[in-house]
Amino acid sequence: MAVTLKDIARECGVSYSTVSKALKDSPLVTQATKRKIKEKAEEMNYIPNNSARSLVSNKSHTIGLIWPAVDRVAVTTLATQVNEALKQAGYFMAVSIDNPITAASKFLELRFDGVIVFDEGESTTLPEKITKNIPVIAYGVARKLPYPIINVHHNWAMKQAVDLLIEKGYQSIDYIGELHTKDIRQIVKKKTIEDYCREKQVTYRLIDSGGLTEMAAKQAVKEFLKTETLHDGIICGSYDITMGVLHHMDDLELEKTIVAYDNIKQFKSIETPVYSVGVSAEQIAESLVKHLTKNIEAGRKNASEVIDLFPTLQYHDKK
Amino acid sequence: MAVTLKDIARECGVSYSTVSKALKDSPLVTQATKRKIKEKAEEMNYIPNNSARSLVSNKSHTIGLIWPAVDRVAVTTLATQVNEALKQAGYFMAVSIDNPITAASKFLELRFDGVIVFDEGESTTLPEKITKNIPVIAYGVARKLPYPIINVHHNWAMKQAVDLLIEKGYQSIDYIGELHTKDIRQIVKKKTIEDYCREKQVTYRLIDSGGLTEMAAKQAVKEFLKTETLHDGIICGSYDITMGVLHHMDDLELEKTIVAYDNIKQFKSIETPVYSVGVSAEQIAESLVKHLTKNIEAGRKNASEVIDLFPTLQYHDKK
DNA sequence: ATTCAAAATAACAACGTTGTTATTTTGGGT
DNA sequence: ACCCAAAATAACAACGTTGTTATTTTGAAT
Repeated sequence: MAVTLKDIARECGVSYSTVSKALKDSPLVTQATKRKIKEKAEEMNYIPNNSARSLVSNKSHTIGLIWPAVDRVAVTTLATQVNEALKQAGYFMAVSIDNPITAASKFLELRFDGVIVFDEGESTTLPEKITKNIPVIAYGVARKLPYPIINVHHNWAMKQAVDLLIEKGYQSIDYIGELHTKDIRQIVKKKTIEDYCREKQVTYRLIDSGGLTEMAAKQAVKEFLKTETLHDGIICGSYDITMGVLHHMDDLELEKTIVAYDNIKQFKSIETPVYSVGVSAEQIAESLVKHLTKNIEAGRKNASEVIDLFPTLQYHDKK
Repeated sequence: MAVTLKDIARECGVSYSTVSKALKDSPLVTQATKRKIKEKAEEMNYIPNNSARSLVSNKSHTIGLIWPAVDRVAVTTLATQVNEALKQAGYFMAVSIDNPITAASKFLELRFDGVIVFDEGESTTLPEKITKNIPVIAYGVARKLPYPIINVHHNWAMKQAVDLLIEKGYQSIDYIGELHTKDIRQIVKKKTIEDYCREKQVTYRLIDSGGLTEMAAKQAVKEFLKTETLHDGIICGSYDITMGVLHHMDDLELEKTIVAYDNIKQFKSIETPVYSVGVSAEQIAESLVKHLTKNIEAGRKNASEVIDLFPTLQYHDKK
């Protein structure tokens, strides 16, 4: 059905190997015939057959992204950035929202060049049977895996936040974040606050935002304020939580300092001045793609490795 | 590098064509050898090469989903349902969040069996150059395209809502939804309310929710209530808007009737009794997959066609 | 005009499958 | 023991490419 090299060859009165060379601009073909062939190919709407190419070259120029929890809004931006970074590196990104083993197996059958996993913990671990056969890189929270994982150092981020508040002279800190969750990122943040504040001998309180949405945080803070009052040094677990908290702040309360975890451009448009610590989606994407493509090109086997990404502290003030 | 049929054949001392047949349970191979071959294949961790298969069979058993606006949370559930429905039908779903033309072109090169497009209007139209070569189906709002599109009949849904309120005896209706937007779904809903209320000689007001989120709606209604009061017959543009509106309702206000657009399971857990009109993601997914696979199997050319899905009205009362 | 190297093009094998055709093996009937 | 059909297996062509090798064409030097 589809147009092949042979069809073009017949039309142009040349051999199909010449067409193959012409279309990839080989110096072995004369300019004149190249032009003729390219024109004909365009005219006939030739679409290269990746299966055939892949069969001989062992390359598909396609990377599979395993993203079983599409609904996690937080990583949507990351997915977009990864797509861009991969395109830049000459790869096409195909996403599967299926369960990780099914997805990876199919990627293997399709002979994709590599796999990126949005790691959600145990349930997303890929078996060695698979990872022995294709370069893999994960994005998640540091843990031992038979392939590399990119880890945003939440621990370090929270320490930065605490240090900043201490430096500013606050002796009591309020952490507002999701406390009851299985999401390991949230657990790490909470745990770090506890441990580090104790270490630095700063008093702290953990306030449950009851979720990661603006609505939930707003509601939670409202309840909290009924009986108590917030300290002046505040750490928020995420951008959305920050927004929820800000609903209860008057412009007057300028003596308060808010440090939020995250690194997204939305901070730029907040009216109230805030600090943020986090790694941007762009940096994460770049790191993922860099490491993966490096391994693909080197034909190197997957190896256990945790690659830490260190958050940067920023101050946002619209004035 | 990877294990091939020939490797297995060598190990088993048979020809590779026998291995091929054995692995697909052909009756042409004796039970004993089949077992031996299958065991060996398992042991050697054989992974079929889809490129080779696709080359000879012209089938990849893979469908591409073009989903350029991943962040649109509303369709996330739909994507999950489509994935399930496709799996049921024997296909693997690969998503691209790239721009539609790039995505479709690559799907074509990869020789996928079909394409589903989450249609967002003009910007997502695929050119005939592409659609002549692969079965396509879109999901979006009714419009003329060179391939079929599944349309949820928002128009009909809103009429149902208005009719219900009229039947209940209300003479004035408030519609709370996104009024200033380019999202054609929202525009259709608003327009229908206007036209149909006028036709039925019912007075109505359009209240701008200022967005599709719960927060926005809550805020908007709060503003509105400062100067005016809501009528007893209320139509909400979506589930989230409904949630925003409900924040301002006391359990006392039982004489009010709310009809919300949408069809998602979350309605089941709302405390206040509400009506909903909408088509469930499951139904949409089923319809998309049914039409697409039908066309794939029939080897039929894409044709311009609008397939309407009619919303169902439901009453939700936790008691 | 003839020769010969260089340039251009053609031919071919290979990639890993599938499905068809050809060959070998098996064992029941004599 | 021998023949023959049926059953089992092997061989092979084809799918659409790429890269290597073989052949033809070109045109400059004689």
